[in-house]
Amino acid sequence: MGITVKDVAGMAGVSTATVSRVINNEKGIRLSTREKVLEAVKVSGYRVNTFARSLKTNKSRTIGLISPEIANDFFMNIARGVEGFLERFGYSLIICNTNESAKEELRRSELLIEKNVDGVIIIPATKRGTHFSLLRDAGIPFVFADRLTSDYNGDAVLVDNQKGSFEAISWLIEQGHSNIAFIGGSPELSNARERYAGYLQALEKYKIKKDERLILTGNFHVDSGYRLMEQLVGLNDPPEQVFIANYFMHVGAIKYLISNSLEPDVSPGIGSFDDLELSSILGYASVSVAQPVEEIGSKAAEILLSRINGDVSPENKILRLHTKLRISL
Amino acid sequence: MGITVKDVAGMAGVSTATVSRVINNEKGIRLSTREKVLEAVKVSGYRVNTFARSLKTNKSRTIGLISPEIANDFFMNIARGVEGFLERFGYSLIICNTNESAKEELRRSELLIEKNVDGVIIIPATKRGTHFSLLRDAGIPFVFADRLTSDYNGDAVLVDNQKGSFEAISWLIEQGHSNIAFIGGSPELSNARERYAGYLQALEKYKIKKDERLILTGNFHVDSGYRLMEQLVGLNDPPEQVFIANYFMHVGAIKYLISNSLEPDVSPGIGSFDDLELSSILGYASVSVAQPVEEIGSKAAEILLSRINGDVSPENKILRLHTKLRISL
DNA sequence: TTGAAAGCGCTAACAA
DNA sequence: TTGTTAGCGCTTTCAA
Repeated sequence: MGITVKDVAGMAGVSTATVSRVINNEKGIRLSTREKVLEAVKVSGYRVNTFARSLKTNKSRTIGLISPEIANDFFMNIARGVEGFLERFGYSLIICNTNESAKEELRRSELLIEKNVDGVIIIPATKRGTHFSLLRDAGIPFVFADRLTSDYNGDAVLVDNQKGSFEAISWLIEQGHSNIAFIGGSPELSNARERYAGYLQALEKYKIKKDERLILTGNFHVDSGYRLMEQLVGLNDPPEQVFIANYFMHVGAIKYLISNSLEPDVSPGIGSFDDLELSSILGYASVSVAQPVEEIGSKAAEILLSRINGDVSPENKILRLHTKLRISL
Repeated sequence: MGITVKDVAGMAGVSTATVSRVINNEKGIRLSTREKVLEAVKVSGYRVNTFARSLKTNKSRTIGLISPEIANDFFMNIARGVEGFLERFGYSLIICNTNESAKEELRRSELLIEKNVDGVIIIPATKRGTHFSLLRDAGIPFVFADRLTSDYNGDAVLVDNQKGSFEAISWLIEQGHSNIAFIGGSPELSNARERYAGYLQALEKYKIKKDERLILTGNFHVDSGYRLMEQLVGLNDPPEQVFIANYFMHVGAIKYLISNSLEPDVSPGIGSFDDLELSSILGYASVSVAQPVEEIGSKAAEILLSRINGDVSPENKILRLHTKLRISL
């Protein structure tokens, strides 16, 4: 705490302006001068004061991540992608946990504005997103990841949810199943809706008429998966196969099956969005839709960075990443 | 972008100093004045410029978290505790992923210093910690969480690892088992060492002599648990029980057992550090040691905050949180 | 290619 | 109880 450009300038026998230029790698400086300054920087152990720099430049080289939950592998793999990408550019990542609450999303947005982040990546918790206009008004660019809000749009990086579940369901049908249930998340969430749409699309393509009793909707959590699987198994004529639209629901479903000693030979077979290895090892899951999770983050970061660096093209950049079908035999 | 204390002062007909006082909730201001200012703040939509504030105060109200991995439930539950605690005080959290590399720990420390964080919480990746002297030299307080480095000390929040595994092993012994294997992590990590010490302590107390063939050391990852369980089961006389010292190793071990159709009646029973619900549902695990994970984070944050707020007592504050024994029947 | 100097928006010492 | 004012350390015109 203490060495400033002034000190360095004094040591190198130049002006503070020159020191600043050298530090920021500007060109148009005599090599010998640059070396003198660099030497002084080294000797003195000088470090820029980012507060002062930011006060001038109005850039913090910090970006925010708003996530519905931070103790969650899926979201944090996105975060990993973001961090890995940004770190190379000297950016750091402020992570905010909203506990799936729109109110918290608002609070955290305010916090991030106050912190002068240069941009924000948002994994929205609900379909509402108007409160993010706060960021827009503050001139802070943001990119949605994984999901869209339905009342607000902007740049986004998503996976092709509909195609993913369409492919999985189609595969199940081609294996000879026609009795396929669907355990999905809240239609509040765009990805939940899209995965459901893929299910319907496959049924339609193969002329299978949908059976409302086999279509269950909960939320993307373990408990919900547990209960819905219970409900499904409790039917008079349980389905041959169930497609579970989310990792945590899948965990819950398996938990139910095991707790109730429903071995794979008597339980419905399972297809799923996201891969739950234990499920296929145990013999329940036969097909899953794998998402490029980290890439969601890194691509979102890339788009965000382009916005930060002045890309003002008005149309929304929406990137749909491809999923991969995984068959376990 | 634009409204400053000066603008607000103008609107309210007071000086910038007064505005500053009101904003910072200082006392000794006439109520009517305060109201005038607050009104002007509201009307104008003023927001403090944290860059300017920080330049003056030298405080960023930001703290860093250095974690070996960010897509990891355990570490992120710690982060959750940290974020939840700090957020109430207007602090935000910069998260850094070191990929379990000491070199990255150094780089991230530098980044955080540059960002002028007020403090850092560190989950160290290895036993080496001398590179954190960088933080100390920069006058930035830090607190270790979950683990200690062995060549460097400081404030820390840990769980009572030794006591935890001691209790679990003791319980197994009291159930009549004397043939208990141990699958543990690298002695690089303090928590791995302590958990092993608890194992030994229990054997000693019950006068069971240790069998080197039953003591296997790997690292705290899924693959390692898989391989070590394989190794154990491959012995001529496999043990009745195995104590697995970490969640991910437990996952790997179960994966091995299931893949190889070793049902609970033929496989060793399992005790573990951390709870893997599926394992007890499947009938493998009978006892586990539960850690107060989020509390590790919140307590670490609390200590850090006290340091930031000027607590300079020289002795290291080391907090050991209690684990809980969980029996599954 | 370099230097002088203004000023980013805020806080805090000092004065009133 | 409030105001005046001097910086915090940096970047960036403008001039040389």
